[in-house]
Amino acid sequence: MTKPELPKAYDFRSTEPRVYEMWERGGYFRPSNDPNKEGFDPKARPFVISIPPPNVTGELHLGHAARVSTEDLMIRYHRMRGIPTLWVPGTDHAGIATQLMVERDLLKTEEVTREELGREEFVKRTWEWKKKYGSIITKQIRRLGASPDWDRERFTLDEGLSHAVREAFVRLYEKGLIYRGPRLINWSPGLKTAVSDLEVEYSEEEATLYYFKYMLKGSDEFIPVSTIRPETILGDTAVAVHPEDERYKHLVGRTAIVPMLGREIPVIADDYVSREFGTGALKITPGHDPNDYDIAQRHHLPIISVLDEAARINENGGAYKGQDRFECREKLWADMKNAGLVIKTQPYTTTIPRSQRGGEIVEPMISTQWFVTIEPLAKAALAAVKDGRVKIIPERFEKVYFNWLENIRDWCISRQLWWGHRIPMWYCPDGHMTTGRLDPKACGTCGSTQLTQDPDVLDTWFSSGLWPFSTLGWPEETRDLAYFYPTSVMETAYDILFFWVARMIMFGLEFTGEVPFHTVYLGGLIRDEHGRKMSKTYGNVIDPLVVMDELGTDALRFTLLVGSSPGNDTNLSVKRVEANRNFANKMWNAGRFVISAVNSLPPEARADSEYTLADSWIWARLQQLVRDVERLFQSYQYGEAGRQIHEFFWSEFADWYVEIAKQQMQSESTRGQTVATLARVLDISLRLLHPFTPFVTEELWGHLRQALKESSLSALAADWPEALIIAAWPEQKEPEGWEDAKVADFSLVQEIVRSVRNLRAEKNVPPTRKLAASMLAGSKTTLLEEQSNTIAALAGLDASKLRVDAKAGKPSEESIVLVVGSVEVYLPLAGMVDVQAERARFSKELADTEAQIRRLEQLLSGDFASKAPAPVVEKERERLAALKETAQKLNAQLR
RNA sequence: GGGCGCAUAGCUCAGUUGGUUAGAGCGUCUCUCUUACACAGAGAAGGUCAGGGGUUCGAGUCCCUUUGCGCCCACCA
Repeated sequence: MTKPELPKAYDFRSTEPRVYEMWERGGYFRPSNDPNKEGFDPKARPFVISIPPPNVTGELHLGHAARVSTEDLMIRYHRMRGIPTLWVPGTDHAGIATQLMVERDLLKTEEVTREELGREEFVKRTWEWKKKYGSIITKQIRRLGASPDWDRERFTLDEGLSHAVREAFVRLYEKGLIYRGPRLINWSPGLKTAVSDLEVEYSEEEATLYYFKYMLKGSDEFIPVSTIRPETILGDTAVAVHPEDERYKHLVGRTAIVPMLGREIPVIADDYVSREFGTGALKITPGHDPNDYDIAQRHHLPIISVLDEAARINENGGAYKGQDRFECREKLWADMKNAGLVIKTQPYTTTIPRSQRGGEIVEPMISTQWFVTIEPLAKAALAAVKDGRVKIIPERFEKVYFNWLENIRDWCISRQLWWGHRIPMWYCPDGHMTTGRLDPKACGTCGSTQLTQDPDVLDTWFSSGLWPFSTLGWPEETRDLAYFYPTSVMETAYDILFFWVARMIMFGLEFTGEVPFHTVYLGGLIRDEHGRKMSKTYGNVIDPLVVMDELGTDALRFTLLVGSSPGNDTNLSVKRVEANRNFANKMWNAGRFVISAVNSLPPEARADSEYTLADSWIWARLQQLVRDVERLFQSYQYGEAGRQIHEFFWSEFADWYVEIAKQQMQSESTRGQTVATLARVLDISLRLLHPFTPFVTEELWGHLRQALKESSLSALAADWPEALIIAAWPEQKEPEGWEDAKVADFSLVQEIVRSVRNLRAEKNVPPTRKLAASMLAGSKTTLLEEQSNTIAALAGLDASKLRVDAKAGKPSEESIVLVVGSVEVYLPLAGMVDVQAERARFSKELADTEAQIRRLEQLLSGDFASKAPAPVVEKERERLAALKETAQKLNAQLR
């Protein structure tokens, strides 16, 4: 029977889509225990992740790829462990981002602004946009090999989630935790909306500090004052000095004159003012500065707003009305200069608040907005982490979380946008407010039917905050909610700890009475190979789609998952992805070798012989690996786990065991057992690797399974399911007694092989030249006799001329001698022996060995022997004994 | 002004209950197209684990400190 040959190089391009389709068709992404289906077992605890929903109109970037890879790894691992697993996918409507994108497109294609289009039409167009482009991101997530339950995909603006948002708002409002009122908020003049504190970013910038005179009424006296924003002078309602300041103390209570406007304002005393800074006097602009606002509250000062929604001067700015804030800054300053009010200007570095989205300078402004009273929510969220109901990994972020929640301020949730959840509040002509779970028909206070809904929408994060439970059906008491909530792990990047994670915990506790997840796993950011942030202006952006096209998804995933640790940023270079593409190819070829070994097995072959040394060794190593991987997974150290599997597969299985297997397969007596071992080790390796590199492992495993089923070793695959994605995770087995001895014996074989190879390289002996050799092996004689074929094959020796003796003299001919532990290897290399060089080599080795002996003897004679644990001491004693033996052999050679 | 992280081979990074000879990938040098793989194999060079101090029989790992980078939070005009 001829079997189709597998291609020499792993063809990820054809494999990935085919395998993904197979998974989806097989329904493997759906939870194995579904509360909506027959046979549901409510006692089987599920493992649940809600995906951090990407922007519905977004394009996949490496951040997504890192998140999705990590989550998929967790999901696949738990699924393989037989745990009912649910990963809820979905997208976020991303208010500002999406609205801006559609606005930009409308302007470009139709030369129309959203205002010209009108609200209703604009929202309609945005929905059309969403329908057209909204599936791009989810398709890209599929390309990453993600295995969420697509049947449960949600969108933050879909009907169910809108229902949840409405419920949440109404509940908070009824509880008195949502209020509306004029407050000083951060205003984005470019976007013409309020933004929350979190959406403001501060950057160190060069600015100018303007010094000027605040003239006092009815005199030539003045108070010198400085400001960074002269245009806010127009809104000043006081000049403040420190109450103890001798320079100005006597002026408190006098009246100052606002430059150019002539408005009269008081001079007040407040100890907020720092005597040391600037002139020691402070202008108070409560309408455009948070500190001044607080001072104004204390002193009952009027609040004057001088800017309109586009940050132009409004009617309170007198002659400057209509000017842009920066234009006014110049003009006003020029006018003040002419009026003799200017003292000086000086360059000044300060932190400038900018809009996270638009980048323009944000203005503090008085504006009527909706707020969430955050303190009670924050307290509960704080407690949940403090008492361990929610665990944050890495732990250090708990401190950051505490610090933020302890100093949190009310959350401004209204946005002057059109794309989002409209605030469910209606006003009658008399200004009464009415809300409800259903749209009200009449005013709840006066019965008026002339209701208009609040034009604002809610902050996008308001709906994202409900994500872990709204996606499961909340506020309805669905079966999904009952079974899958609270979720297990929230996996996301640390940069949205406040934006999202903290708010989910607050909302989860408030609305469901439970934490939304037990564990928060915070990953790092992806940077370029030198640790720089990726940005289009630098031109250092790596597009994950391009990387997947060129090197394969598994290579990208393995790179993102291995070589970094939780909470730390990852520097990604294409070089590393290439190396991992090579690893996928390594798996492919090692797998191909095993599969062809299975395929060419004669029908009568049985795996009934004793394990050889190499068989035992690879098993011992594999069992050790399984245990280590399990331990590492339990502590979220996926990167280290991946590294160890990589090392095992490549450096031990492929480099050593496969090579030895080639020898063992030549003897009919060991052939069956060797092929069986190859197949079983490959099987377990593929299972361990599957969460990291799902495609190549699934593909190979399918071929392996097929081959085994058709071979005389079909029993090995008897209980394998139809796909690796649902195959059982390898179990840890307790170490068996023989392992250590076998591993040590095998190490000796490796050492001998390495020494010979080393010598061959040094002496430039061509690989084709098989050398004769004899080994003086002492107590290792039996072992080495058994291993002589293996050693010969791996070291390039002539097996028929390889002698192993317990004790014998040197061979008569001229030889090179290698001392490997207690074994001497003689290689007759007539004509190539340089007596001087050989002696030098021995001398050096002897010196090294003796140095180690001295060090160990010193160690063992000190407190170490009595204070260190017995096994550690024993190990060193054994090493010392071995070293002494080696030294003795070397000495003999030098005589 | 607070808080946190990082500093290990030329480059990018692993190294989590402290165990004595510190690893990987890439890069460099030598050899080899050996019937799984040249996206490979074999071999080699390369590190006072930022500096200092301490705890310990033993420190890359724990504690203190200095220096240099990075990040987060914060209302000084």
